[in-house]
Amino acid sequence: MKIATFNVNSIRAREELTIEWLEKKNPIDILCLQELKCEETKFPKESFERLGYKIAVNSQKRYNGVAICSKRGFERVKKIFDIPVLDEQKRLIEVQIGDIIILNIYAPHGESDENDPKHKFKMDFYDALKKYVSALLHMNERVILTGDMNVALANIDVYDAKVFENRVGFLESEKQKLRELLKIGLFDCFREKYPDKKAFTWWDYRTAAIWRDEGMRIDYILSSAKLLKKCIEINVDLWTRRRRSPTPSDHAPLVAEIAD
DNA sequence: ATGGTAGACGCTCTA
Repeated sequence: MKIATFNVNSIRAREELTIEWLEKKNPIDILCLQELKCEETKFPKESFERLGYKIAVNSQKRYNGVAICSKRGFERVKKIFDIPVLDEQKRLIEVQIGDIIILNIYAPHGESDENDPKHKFKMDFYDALKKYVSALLHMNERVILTGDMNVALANIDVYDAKVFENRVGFLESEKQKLRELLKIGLFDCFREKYPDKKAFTWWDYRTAAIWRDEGMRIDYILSSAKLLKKCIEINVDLWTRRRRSPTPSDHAPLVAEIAD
């Protein structure tokens, strides 16, 4: 089973590119999308349905928005988590596919200024997420958490640790929150598989950073211990990113193969 | 010198 996570930076702007990518690749069974930037009703469902996907969307106008597209169907779609900081914006969606729980997340971006309310929102979001996922892991042995976590964990996860010092996504407080999430029983599949490999999932548009590979690894496929053992391969796919036309997202998809 | 691009929306915010 192939599972991918992709921050598309507007599904409407990236519909053509995403569909072309899906057609070109060996079948992606489960595609987790973030930053749809459109209302639920405006998600181009038909294009994905034509490729055999069933779609679950939790989204809002202009900002945020997540979706899960599955060739294997799904049940138990969850969009409301009854935790105010997680429900305030459309950043989470969960489904069950067979005996696996998939939780797809677009974590808040935050700000480099730790006094900014957006930083607090990010910290609170992570605290609430840890609490929720902790309970989820107690009830299920097979959990996959995918998405844009907006945090790079270590020096190897940014092109230059000096450059990223005190920058959003690389603050000590942010790394701490993501590490805490991993401590409750989630594993960073990419880093577990490739302890020394440098591979990024996001490059700044503004500096055309993709052409110098000056990026950050902020998108993840995290799994419970049981599923980590079944992770056969995991890699960043640059096909949608290293191009000028059609305009790419600032992120690239991360794709994992999990043994059935 | 506090830049630069991209997207949605509508005269600006978010990333």
